Amino acid sequence: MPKRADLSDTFCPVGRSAELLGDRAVLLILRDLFFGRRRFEEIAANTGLGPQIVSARLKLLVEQGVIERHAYRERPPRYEYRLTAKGKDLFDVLYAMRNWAERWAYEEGETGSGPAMRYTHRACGADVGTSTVCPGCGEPLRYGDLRGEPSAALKAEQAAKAG
Amino acid sequence: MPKRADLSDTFCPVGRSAELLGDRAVLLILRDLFFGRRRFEEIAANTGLGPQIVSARLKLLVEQGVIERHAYRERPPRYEYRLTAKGKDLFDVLYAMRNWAERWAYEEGETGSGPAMRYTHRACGADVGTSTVCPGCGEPLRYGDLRGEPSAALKAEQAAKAG
DNA sequence: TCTTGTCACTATGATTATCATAGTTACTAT
DNA sequence: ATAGTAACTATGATAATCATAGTGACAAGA
Repeated sequence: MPKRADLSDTFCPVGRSAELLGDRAVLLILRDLFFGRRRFEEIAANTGLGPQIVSARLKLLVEQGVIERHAYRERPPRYEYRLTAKGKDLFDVLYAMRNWAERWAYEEGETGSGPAMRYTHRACGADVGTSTVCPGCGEPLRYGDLRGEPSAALKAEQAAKAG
Repeated sequence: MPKRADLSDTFCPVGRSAELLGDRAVLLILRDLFFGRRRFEEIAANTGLGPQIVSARLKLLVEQGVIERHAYRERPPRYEYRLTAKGKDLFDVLYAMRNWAERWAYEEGETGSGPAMRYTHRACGADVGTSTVCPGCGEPLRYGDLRGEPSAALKAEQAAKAG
């Protein structure tokens, strides 16, 4: 295919976001970063992406200021990747994607009785379901406010990938 | 490249969403549908996508139950595309993308003085800024609650594309 | 009637991103 | 000396993408 279209100069904000987020690999890597995975091999294993794609996307995300590369050991040099403020602010997007999928992307009973991933509000303990505002205390939900508990099926899948 | 990886059977909800949304063309088409553009040529012109991609993605979105194809004229046969409930429920995702871009994806003053796209809450008239809950009345923002006004720059860009 | 125009697409060909797999570098540990 | 760990880079086959041109079915004007 020819070089993919450049959307970084459009004035439409959804277009600008799509330039970065309209890419499966980017979304999967961001998901992993939000889940606390910071290392190359860990991300590659869990996403199932090949190392050259992980490499290319991490480089892109660093360029875009969404993540930062930190040396966590000097010899031999080893690096990990952390979300910046700009990256953490993508929480709403990923959380909205999660909410939509929980509502529409599973067959009845596919994940057992509950959601694929259950979130509770740290502040008040309420199960937030798939809402953007806590049904318990009414607060808008933000990065860090939630505690996630994967369903048995999801837990098993992740364990299998971590090998 | 080999066939792109299939994420539709993962138990991770972000993965399932990424299967559909991790694609620039899909995001741009959805954006246009949310803006009220329903016709093939209109969408092709505004997104800048080639007709075969528009065609393929509209077919995919119909298959996924996100949009519906309606004949709006019999002879000659002409069709338009409308968001279903499942499609309209993607509003939060696109709106979160817009919010993030407004906060991070523009240079200082690039869009004039305000945002690239200004939204006001129909119910109370308040400018919602980039929040998920109306700063005027406190209500969570949902599909249909907002009135959008593009900046001069965005308006000009869209007019140029409509040609 | 002949030509032009509209609109929703389909067809073709060159280009390039993607995946799978294997290899590299630079160490540490046994 | 050999094996292991971790962060990558290199290679090659394949398929998705873009640009462009073309099609079919009709309407409207000259």
